Amino acid sequence: MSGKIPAPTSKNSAGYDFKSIEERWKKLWYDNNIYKAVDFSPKEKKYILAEFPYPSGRSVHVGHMMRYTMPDMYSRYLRMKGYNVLFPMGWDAFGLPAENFAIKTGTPPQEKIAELSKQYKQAMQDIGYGIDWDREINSTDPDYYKWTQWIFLRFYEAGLAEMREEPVWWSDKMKTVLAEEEVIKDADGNLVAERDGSPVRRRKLRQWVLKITEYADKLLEGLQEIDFQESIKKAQTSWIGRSEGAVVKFPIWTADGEKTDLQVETFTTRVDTLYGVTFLVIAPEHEIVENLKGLAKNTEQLQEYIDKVSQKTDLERQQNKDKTGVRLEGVYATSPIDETQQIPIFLADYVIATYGTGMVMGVPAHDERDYEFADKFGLTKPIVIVDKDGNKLEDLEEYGYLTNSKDFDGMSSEEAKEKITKMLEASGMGESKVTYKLHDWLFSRQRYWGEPIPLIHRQDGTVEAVAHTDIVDEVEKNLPVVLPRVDDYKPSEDGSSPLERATEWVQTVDSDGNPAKRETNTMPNWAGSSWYYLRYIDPHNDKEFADMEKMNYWLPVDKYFGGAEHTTLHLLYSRFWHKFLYDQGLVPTPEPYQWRMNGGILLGPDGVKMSKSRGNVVEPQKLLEEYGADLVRMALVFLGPYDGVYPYNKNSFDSCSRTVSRLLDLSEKVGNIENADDLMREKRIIHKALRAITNMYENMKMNTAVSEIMTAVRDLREFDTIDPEVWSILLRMAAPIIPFVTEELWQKSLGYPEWKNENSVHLQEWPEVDESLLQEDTVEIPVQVNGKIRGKIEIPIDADEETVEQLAKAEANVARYLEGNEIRKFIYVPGKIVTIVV
RNA sequence: GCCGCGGUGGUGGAACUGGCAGACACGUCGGACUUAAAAUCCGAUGGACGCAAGUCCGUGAGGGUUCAAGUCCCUCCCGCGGCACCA
Repeated sequence: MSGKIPAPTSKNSAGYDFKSIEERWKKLWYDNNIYKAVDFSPKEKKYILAEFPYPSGRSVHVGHMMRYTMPDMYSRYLRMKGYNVLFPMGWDAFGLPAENFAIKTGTPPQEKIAELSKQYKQAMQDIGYGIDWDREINSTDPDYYKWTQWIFLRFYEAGLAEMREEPVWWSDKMKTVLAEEEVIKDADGNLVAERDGSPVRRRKLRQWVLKITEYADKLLEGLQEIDFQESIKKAQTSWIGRSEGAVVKFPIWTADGEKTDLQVETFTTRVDTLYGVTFLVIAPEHEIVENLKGLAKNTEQLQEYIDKVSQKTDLERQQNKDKTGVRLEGVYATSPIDETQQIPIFLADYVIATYGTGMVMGVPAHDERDYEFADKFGLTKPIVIVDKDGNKLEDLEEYGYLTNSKDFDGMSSEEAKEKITKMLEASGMGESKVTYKLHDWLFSRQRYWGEPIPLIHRQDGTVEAVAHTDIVDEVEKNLPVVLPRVDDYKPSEDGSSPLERATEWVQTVDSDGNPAKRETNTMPNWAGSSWYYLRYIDPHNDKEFADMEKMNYWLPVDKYFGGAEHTTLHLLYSRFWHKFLYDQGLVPTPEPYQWRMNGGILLGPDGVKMSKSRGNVVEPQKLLEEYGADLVRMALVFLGPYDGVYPYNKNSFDSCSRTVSRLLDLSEKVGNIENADDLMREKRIIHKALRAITNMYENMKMNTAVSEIMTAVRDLREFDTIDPEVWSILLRMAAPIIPFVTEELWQKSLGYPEWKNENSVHLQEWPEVDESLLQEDTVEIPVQVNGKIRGKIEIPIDADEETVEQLAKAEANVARYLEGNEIRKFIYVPGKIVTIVV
């Protein structure tokens, strides 16, 4: 070969022409839609869902492949297992990348998305995903977002969508508002937008919110019914942040001893510590401060503090947790249970305006923060909770028994909570209450590329829906509210939407025929993805978002795969939408997803997160070019478990190449075996592998499934002839992982007949394990003496304990350790192990 | 600080309900084929001692339960993810 230039070839490292093989079968599979999901099939259904991608960039990246390949293999397995499988795909295409591209180039996002989604679909077909493309959806298609808008109107009609003027997170770079969940802390601790890392600040704007807080309890309770990873349940639970407590009101008095109408309304989870209150704290941003600061004698000083706090960045506030505050001089409060007791009031920024009531009762002896504050301001710290012997508690926030609490002395914290709350309720000075950390969902964006919010602003300042969702004619006529084409996609400096400039579109008429203006804000990126799994069920329905009978058949989603970053965003939002729709009688199940697993991350070859700037990005297109789809699929899942975080490693490709190449060698040897012994051994090999691999597919452990294939192929190599039935099992069990090569070999074994769907290896029945072949007559088990393995014995599989004991004692090395000792205990775990204690 | 997940050979990772730790690979070493190399094939490969049979040690550290612990319990260390002055 020296000196010769090799002829151009599309052979890969496994030595076969993958391109022609892949082209041939790909075309037949998708032209004939062999992966069709059949509505109402008598077969049992399985709905396998992987989060639909946002088509940005040129094509799928390796992260997508990590996310979709395993679920594809799993659904292929289920299909062969005899299930009616729905494994759909679509495009979550509203949002910033297409819009930014539009701003830069003037290309309408509609066109860009059409182009990109085509490329993505092509790439997914190239990789060989078993998707029913008749159910492809696109969240930016008006036929799709018509129903996103329709559902929004349901929320609106139910009073769960509301317009509010409120301080919101704003990104100057993106010129849009962001939901609480979309703001994160970067490496330096600065608050930034999750999407692009741009800095954010608070700004007051008129915004639409969806009242997800009204579903807080339902979202929490629902978690108990579904199989999500524990980490996901915990994350959602702490995000919702439910805490039970009580509101306690403290009347406010002026310096002259006059009682005002104002009250410091605190929220506490420790109402049992009420007798330990020595001060009250109000968040400086709280609106009541406007009314209060005038009453105090130190108005100026208070204002100074308020100003200082408002200038503090959130970063400073988080980093510097030293307690600061100012007392409202002259003003004081009294205890709701004892008006003779005067309590000072402070403004302090350790209290958060947006949580609870924005005011707290300071109980320095039993709350760490209050303790620090009291320390700083020289306040007393009366102990009101002690242990049952009346001693001081080690942990100051622990529960115990009351002391210094008048009638309640000696009562347990739990009991006192109840009794004190009752007493407060009786006097109208308090009540039990539940609060949440969860905020309502900020649902409007000042951007072009999103679903228009289907509302109209009337001349009188009121708002109306473009259609009543229960009147079919209105819905038909008025939905969707289609995004108008505009010339300029740039957001406006003043925080209004670019749609504001589409004046013709904005002008409309209300239901009375009077001129009105359309709402120009659009929905956030999360809207379309909050219900897309419903649309896959009935993607072409133009009368409803999905047919109830079909939903009844397919729901809930059996397995849902996606990214960990969606735990408190998409996964919570869509559960909220679903629960709302359920309450409206529009979907048949209380939860959308029965089971969820978050995917891991593939790091660069250097073990660091892939990034363009680091130059450690693995390009799937290049991998496909070099190795072909089968090897890429196999090698990627062989790297490690689905939810793991590990580096890309070329080794995996080398070993998978070798295995596929050996598989091809085996295919040359298929024929009838004369030697009955060999046949039996082959059968044993394949059924043992089959049993293992079935279990691994079942548990979605594709990395070990690959190793089973490797082992089976290796073990079969020693035979000159491979039995056709053994071969058939091998191909079928490898088919979900390497669909192209196995199809090629399967069709070859059939003599390449004319294509028929039912001849595809992917629609064959999953082979049954023949357990009788795997029954061994004897088994080798270890013998322990005092916990250490001292020998191994061969025993008949059904040997009784006595026989085993004889054999064990007879083993030479074991005997050495038994010599001169009395056997105190003999344990035989059948078929597993023998333990002797001396 | 709180919550969750994890820590296993030189490396990626296996190990179902406690029952032979290190499957399957990569790498390394040795061998076969070759003029040579690549590819391919065969063998060895946790550490220590030993010619060997075998012995001792070994799943982040320390304790415990058990005939038996990577797996269960307690304390601690480290890494990753989430939350964080949330009353």
